[in-house]
Amino acid sequence: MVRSDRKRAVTSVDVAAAAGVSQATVARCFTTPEVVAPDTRLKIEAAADRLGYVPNAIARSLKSQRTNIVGAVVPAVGEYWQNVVTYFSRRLTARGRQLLLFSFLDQEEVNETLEAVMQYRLDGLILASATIAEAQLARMRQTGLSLVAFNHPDAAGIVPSVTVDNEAGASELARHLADLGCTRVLYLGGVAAASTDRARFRGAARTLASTGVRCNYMEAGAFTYEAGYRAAERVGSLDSLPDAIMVGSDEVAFGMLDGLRRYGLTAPGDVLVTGFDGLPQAGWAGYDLTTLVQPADRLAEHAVELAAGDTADPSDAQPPSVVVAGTLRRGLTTRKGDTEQGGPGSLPSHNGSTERRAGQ
Amino acid sequence: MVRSDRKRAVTSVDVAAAAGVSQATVARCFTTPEVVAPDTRLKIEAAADRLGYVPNAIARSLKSQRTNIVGAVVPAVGEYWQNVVTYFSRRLTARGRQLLLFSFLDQEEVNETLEAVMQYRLDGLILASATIAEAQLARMRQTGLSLVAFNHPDAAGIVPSVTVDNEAGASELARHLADLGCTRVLYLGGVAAASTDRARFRGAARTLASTGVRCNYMEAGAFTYEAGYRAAERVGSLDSLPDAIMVGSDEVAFGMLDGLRRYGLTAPGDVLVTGFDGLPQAGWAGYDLTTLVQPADRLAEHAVELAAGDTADPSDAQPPSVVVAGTLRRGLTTRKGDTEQGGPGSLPSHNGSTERRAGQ
DNA sequence: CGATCTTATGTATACGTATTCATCCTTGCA
DNA sequence: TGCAAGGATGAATACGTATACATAAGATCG
Repeated sequence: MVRSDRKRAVTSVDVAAAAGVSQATVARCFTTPEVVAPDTRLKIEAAADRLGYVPNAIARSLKSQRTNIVGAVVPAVGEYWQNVVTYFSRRLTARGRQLLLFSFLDQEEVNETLEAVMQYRLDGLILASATIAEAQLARMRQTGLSLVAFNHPDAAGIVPSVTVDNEAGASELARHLADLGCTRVLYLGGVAAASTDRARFRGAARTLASTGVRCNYMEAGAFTYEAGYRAAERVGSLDSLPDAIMVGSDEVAFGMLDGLRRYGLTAPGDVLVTGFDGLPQAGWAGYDLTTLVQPADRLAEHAVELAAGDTADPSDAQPPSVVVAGTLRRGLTTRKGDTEQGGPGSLPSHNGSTERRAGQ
Repeated sequence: MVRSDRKRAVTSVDVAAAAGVSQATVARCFTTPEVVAPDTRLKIEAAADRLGYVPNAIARSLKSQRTNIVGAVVPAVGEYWQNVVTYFSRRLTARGRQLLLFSFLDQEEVNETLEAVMQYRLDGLILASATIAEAQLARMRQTGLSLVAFNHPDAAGIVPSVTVDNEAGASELARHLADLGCTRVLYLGGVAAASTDRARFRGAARTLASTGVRCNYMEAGAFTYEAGYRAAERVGSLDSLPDAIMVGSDEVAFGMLDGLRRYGLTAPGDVLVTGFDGLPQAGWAGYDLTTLVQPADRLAEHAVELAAGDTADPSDAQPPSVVVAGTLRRGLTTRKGDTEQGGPGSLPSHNGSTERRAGQ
């Protein structure tokens, strides 16, 4: 048997030969079809089809200096980020772009990874919640790729940035609690060093202070369920329970709710609880959490626009900084009057929005 | 001011000139450093550093015919898939590969997307739960990229495949229920047309039948929380409640648990409930679901190995088909003896495994 | 000490496409 | 009829790198 295994790939030259035209015309036929004569186009398309020709995006990118690929550097864990990645992917696909994804566990991985990323000459790069050395940032901008900081308020001013209005969102939650008559509020942050965490606490403390309410800060140690669950122990052993616990993220809030139950404490009966992010699970009847919903799709759209938009002008003096407002979701966990969760007949959720979802 | 904005990118030729060597030696210095003399290497590295040289992976790929990029086509929604994507990313990064991600909502998008994907000459492609036309599959294999079907048992035999042992897993869950004395079991599938769904039901029904237990099938309509929540209505309006409900996926099971609560029904008091997948949330105290844990990291590792492994031999007569066994997680939802969920002092979870998690 | 082998480097080319420039043909208009 | 303008196509080149081949200089060995 002849070893014809390694059949050379079909190129535009082959198609040109088969169609009786030049390679240049074949190339035009796939990039700017309007400049090639209709009958010629048909001939070429027929030949391409017959030979099974697939344009080579690598070669195209090399020549045109555009890869049509946008990268995203995203934390490897956390429900919130998994959500956001999905939106990135969808938005980019809608624009005919591809998504190169990097998950990182530790910040140190980021810098290594970035070295590898830079070799791919991406059109844009979305940095989600990652701390990059400023020197490296500068180096990256020089290469002409458009950087976007996602959910990393600190980066605004240095790099184009997209983020939800953390401070205003926390403020809105705080006002909601104040309206319900809370006078002693505990803020449970994830990681105090995170800029989002600080912004949220700032918004909460400011608004509460303006109504004469004191707001203490406690750190969970991570933005995870487990951290919230463990933090509940510390809350449970406090001398006196606060009226409300504002938690810095939904996932931590879930852990807090479950953790509190170990001590026989439930929301909203014994203490009010709020979250932040607006994860899909916040709408699940099991939690039905009051939270600030981040418009994840809109945030992703903005990030993609900045990273892959055709208005690429990296020489902008003022890096555009997009801040989008979130919306308050009033759930069971701050509903005064109810005492016990999940009683028979208590109709939760029905959050109205009809979400399309695909099969597994 | 001089418009020196568009500074040409620095190439290996520039580095060669600066270091006083040929371009070929610079290239060798970055691909096979061991063949270049130590002092020469130092000169080159110094020059590259000084000029800020970054190798161009696009050009490299064009010449070497390897992109070092592996693609993954994954459903856009579902907690399970978001999890799996994270593992793909991590495993690939560990191997020095990049991940090109495609999320799809509808199966139709897949075929369009695939056209675009094929242009990028990926080294491998992981098809997660997507139904591809066989003709297209064949065309894709011809191009020399290694395809892997992930969690799509039907594809085994046609394409290298990686999947959890759905049938054995469901069987194990069924035996667990039988051991607890269940005699009337309802199986709530997601989408009856899905091959995973059928395999799981088959495993459950077979094992239950062998112990003389009848197992009815009900379809939720989607692998989503909402579908499970709505299915609970149908369960609640049954003439008589089954002893146990085997749900085809954790996410659907969460919806079922929350939905049942509307009717004052809880697990394990009124009915036992099991899931499938082993999502992180199954371990959360709020649900503490009995389920079959898919070894997602191991599955991802196998998929990556097949898609990006250096043992690329696409001419294999027998496409390797990896089936990995899951492990049973016994949660509160099948714990006989307990009547009410979340009572004070009931210590849930403690699932032992110490998971590392990063900050937000 | 010359012949052979090894090692390090330079030369030249190819990867597959986009694009500039030139060329040819068609058409419109005076 | 002649000439300019426009439209379609071909020829040639460049994108930045990897690699086969050739070559020069040491190293090894009889």
